[in-house]
Amino acid sequence: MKELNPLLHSQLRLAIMSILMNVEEADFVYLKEKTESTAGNLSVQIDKLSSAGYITVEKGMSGNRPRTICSITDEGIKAFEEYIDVLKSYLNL
Amino acid sequence: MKELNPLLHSQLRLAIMSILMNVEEADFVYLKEKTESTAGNLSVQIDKLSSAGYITVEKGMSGNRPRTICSITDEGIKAFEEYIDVLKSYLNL
DNA sequence: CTAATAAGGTTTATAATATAAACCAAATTT
DNA sequence: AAATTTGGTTTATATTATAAACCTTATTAG
Repeated sequence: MKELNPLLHSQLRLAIMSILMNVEEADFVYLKEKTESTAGNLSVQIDKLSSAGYITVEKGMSGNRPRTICSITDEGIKAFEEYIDVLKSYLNL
Repeated sequence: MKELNPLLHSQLRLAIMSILMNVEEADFVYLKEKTESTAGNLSVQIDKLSSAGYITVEKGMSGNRPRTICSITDEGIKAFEEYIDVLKSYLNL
């Protein structure tokens, strides 16, 4: 049995990746609403995905308020797809 | 986004359940080999699945050696299938 | 015979993870 | 000008997973 990438095998990180797979880019607030997570948790998990090179994070300003925009990288897409493949072998889908 | 049953969202427990979905029953040694886990880890995770009512565990003797036989319950099957459904919504499969 | 090794586990300790709580700075509202 | 909101980050805590140590009975080797 192949290993399930532990970086993706986490509910919140998987949710983030799932959203970013479908959306080109998403900001912090949007991700927070969609995933119904706390800001702290989201912040931490975004950092981890970013450190792994699975997403890019741009911190800028929208008007006078901070704005954090995330999008998935090619590496992230690849990792996500591999994760799905391994998972399929567990679930026999 | 629905919650992923945390009891199933664990690599080793998922592997155990996946095996038991396909096999009617399996003993400790078989599960250990198939999952390539350590005995301690396997023992703990089997207990958790058993406490949750997802599997039944019969501890008996095979000749003069102990033998632990596991099989999935109806509740376990249901939980596993629900888990898959939720997961599908994450992965859009 | 008895010392060592193996089989089949369980219990306990540790490392990793996820989550929540507390906090911060700037802007807005009262 | 005090209180609240927005958009976060950092730190502390609780949970989880994992590994290491241990136990009991059997078997094998010397």
